[in-house]
Amino acid sequence: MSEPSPAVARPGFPVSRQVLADHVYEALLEWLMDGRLKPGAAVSIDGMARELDVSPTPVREALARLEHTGMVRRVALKGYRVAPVFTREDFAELMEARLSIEPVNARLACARMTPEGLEALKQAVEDLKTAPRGGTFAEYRSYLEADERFHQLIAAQASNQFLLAAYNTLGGQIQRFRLFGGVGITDAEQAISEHQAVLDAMMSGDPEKAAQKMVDHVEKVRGRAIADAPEE
Amino acid sequence: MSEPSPAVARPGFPVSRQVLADHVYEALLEWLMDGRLKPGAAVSIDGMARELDVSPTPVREALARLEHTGMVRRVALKGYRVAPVFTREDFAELMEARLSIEPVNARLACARMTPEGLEALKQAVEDLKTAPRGGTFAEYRSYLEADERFHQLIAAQASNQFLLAAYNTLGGQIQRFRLFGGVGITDAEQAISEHQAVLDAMMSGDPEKAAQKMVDHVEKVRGRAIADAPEE
DNA sequence: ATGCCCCAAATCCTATAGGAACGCGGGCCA
DNA sequence: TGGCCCGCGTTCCTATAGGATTTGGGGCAT
Repeated sequence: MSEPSPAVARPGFPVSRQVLADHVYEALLEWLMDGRLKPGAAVSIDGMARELDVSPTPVREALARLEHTGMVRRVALKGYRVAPVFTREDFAELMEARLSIEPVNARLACARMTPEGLEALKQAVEDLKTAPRGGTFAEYRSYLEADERFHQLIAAQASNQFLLAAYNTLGGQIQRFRLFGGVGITDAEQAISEHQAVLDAMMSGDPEKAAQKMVDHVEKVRGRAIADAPEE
Repeated sequence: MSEPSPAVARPGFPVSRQVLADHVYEALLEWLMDGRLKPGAAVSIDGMARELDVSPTPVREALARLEHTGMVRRVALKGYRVAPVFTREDFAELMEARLSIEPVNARLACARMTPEGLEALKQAVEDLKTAPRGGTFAEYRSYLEADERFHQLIAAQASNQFLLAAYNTLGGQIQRFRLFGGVGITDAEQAISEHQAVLDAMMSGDPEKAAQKMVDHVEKVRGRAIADAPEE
């Protein structure tokens, strides 16, 4: 609004020309994750356009992509809304889906592990251990990112583009639940040791053991979340 | 181009106002399935807009959604292209993914089957048996639709929105492979009996048996496709 | 007081215009 | 004859404008 050329690409940047829609996508994703866009809230197209200081067209494209991830929902010709809060049933379904997919990924990833992949997994677990775990979002954000990265890496190491795509349809929801369903990080020590167990199984080269440890982890996550019982 | 109001909604239609982007999405999907848009071909945005007699904006939105299904790919700022033909490795990965997901769906669907769902499954198998199976696409199209519907119904009956979403990321690819990877319908009799076996297991109410029959089916599909060995 | 109607603001949706970059072919020069 | 440069067309990308519809509120009649 105030600046004369707000949407112009920064001249000094290397190659990331254009991609205005991509930037909008990233911004909306971050706002969704931050909680700045709360579940159930309306996401007006040109409202977001004004806020981000771009025209509605890139916003429309970004929302069309975002819709397919389940983060926002489109209501015919009434606009977009942020997906509602997870119910207890939603959570149960999500964990059931994770139990169906992630152990398979772990088994395959273990069998097809590369040195680079293993190194990245070690780094993710290390980041989990060293990440700050304060009470505000900004503080435990890196913890959540390391958590998500660990599972994402396993899915990638399974070397199956379709399983990776299938996992990614869950990944965003998992991340979203971590933010809105949970109450901060209350189980870091246990979660870290479970992740470590999965990693150990990976390093030992036993796919069945890796799968079993992953089952353990997801089931215990489910148990702890039900114990916390955030809301309904 | 020639008509004065080309994009106007047909006045007599019941309620399907707007949704121009949805129509574009359906049209592009159909063209992709028909083979009118061949793998590897470029999909120009305003080319499609001219062809469909709409403005580029709805085409852009439809392509953004389509990208997330894997049917088309976006190359930064070079436009969209139809996804390349399946390689043998792609096929192996797709079948591996199906083997990871579909038996789980079958097990859950069996346990949670509703009378309506069972009726729909019976109808799908019936459609499979009665569908024409000629050599042209138009002739075996209804056969393919019934096949896809059978698997889709099982995923839906599993009553897990996330597993359904995960399956749907595969469903389009499966359908696409049926068209471009195969050579018409050469295994109808065997495929029908395998589907019937899954259905029988569902009706008997034995989830483990249903899952096993689904494993059988997918593995045999894989075996027959490898035997056909379309190309590389 | 309550219900109905009309108007206005906001919103979605599509079309059109213009700016920038990439690819390609022809012409020019060594 | 071969290589280089330049101009043209195509395409993507964003902004702006206008038409159509829904939503909310105020005023009026009963």
